[in-house]
Amino acid sequence: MNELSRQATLNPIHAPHAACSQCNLQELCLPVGLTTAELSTIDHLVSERRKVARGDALFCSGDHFTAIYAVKLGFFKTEVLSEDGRHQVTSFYMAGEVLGMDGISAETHHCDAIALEDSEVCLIPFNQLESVSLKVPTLQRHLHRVLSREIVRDQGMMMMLGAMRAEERVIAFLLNLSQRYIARGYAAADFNLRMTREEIGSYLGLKLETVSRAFSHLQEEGLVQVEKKRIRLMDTAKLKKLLSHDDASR
Amino acid sequence: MNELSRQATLNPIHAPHAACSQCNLQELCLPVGLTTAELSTIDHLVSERRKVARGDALFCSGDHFTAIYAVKLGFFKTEVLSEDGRHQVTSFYMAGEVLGMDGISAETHHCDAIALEDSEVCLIPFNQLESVSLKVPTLQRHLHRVLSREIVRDQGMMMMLGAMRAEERVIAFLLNLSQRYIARGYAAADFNLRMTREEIGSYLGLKLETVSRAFSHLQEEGLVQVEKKRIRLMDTAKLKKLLSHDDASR
DNA sequence: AGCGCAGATTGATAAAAGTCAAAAACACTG
DNA sequence: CAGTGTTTTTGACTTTTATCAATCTGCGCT
Repeated sequence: MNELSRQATLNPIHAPHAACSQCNLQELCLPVGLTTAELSTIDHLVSERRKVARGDALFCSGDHFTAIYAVKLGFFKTEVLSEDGRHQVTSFYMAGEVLGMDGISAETHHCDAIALEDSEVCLIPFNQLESVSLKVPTLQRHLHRVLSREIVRDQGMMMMLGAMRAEERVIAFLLNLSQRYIARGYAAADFNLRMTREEIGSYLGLKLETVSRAFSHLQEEGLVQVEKKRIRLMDTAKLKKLLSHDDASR
Repeated sequence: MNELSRQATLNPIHAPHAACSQCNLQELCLPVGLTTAELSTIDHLVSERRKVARGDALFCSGDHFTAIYAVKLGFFKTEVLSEDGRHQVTSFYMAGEVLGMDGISAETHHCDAIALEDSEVCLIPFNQLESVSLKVPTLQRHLHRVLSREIVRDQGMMMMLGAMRAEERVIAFLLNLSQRYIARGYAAADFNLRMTREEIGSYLGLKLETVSRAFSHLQEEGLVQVEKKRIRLMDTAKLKKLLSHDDASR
């Protein structure tokens, strides 16, 4: 499938170096809620931006871990692969989200991060982040929160994979995307998917056909409009209800 | 099911206060690989031990987060519950493992932690841990590793839930337990399960009957001996092979 | 000791999702 | 702008797992 994805050719962007203190993603990204003074400390930390072309890898499983990355622009997926050929999409990341934290534990990445569209990330060298954290307690705390948020998120995901049926997973996926678009100030109910049905399926533990059928069915019910990658949620309330009180048996 | 589980009646153990520097779980727990000097700093940090009786909760979803916990003795499960009745076991923790880190992000726990046998934990107040981390960079680094390890672990779990069939999940579960017992110096291939079939099923995204059938089938194949809660792995190599190169389709 | 009950096993059957296949829609390339 | 390969949809059929139900086991309790 994606075996073409070569390592991103290094593309540092030197010129404007848009500082964290100027960035409109501030309140979604690592430096949530720092004071102006603290922010300027971070400006030195986030030294480099990097472009990643669609299909290219930001990092690969086995790569030595040196930095975490804040998505400035674009869209990523991460996938893990076990010794055998099996692989699974574990997350999608959009602008303002931070990825690469799986690498901290063993100083080696445990998944591949692939750009699903031409993207740009801010590179945060982890050693430096740790040393600055020692001097800026607020930053340390934020780092811990970001790490913990990832844990909570993964647990929600496990819940979904273990306890929901196919159509529910698809609904949960769409509502989650919608939520995240809202946080970025985009339309809540009308967006374009950046990933294929196969990638959605992999993420949700389903086959692409099952995802497709779920979309078709939700459309028949008038709950969403699906037109290839364009998704419109027609009745968010009802969708939420389908999620929350469906038979609760499993 | 477990609605009986009341909050653990607080049971601080004041008397001997076995220090981290004396603890035989050191190299499994938070302070992995600290120097003697650093260890003694931590001895002050881990101020309190607490007993949790079988069936009691160490913490509950919604509880205010104040500390993370190192299991000194015993066995825990954590489970998340969504708004509707659905709940799912997200992890099991044995001696030397650290739990509660889900609470950092929002200063509120997102799951229940229930003791599966009479247990004892070391309580590590998180505020203090953070301040000491500011002074002991090695500790900061370890904390980050522990957090990241949890992320990696969860991703492996997502992989399992999304990409493996029932019997494979059960095999992976048993091999994982075995691994962890080895790390603690116990017999690799002969152990007692601390949880019910239902809890295993919940963890693996399966029904208890399916777990039971998987056990029976593996026994027929001569790969494991199952006698209620007693498990003996008869052919670890073959079990591993079943995991690794099974059809790899999904 | 005997009772009651939670936990486990097993079987028969139903439901959900996967597999295989074909065709349509689309996107990218030369 | 034609042509090729990828992505999506849909249908028919199979496999896997859940569901329902009956029975068995062993443990804790009085």
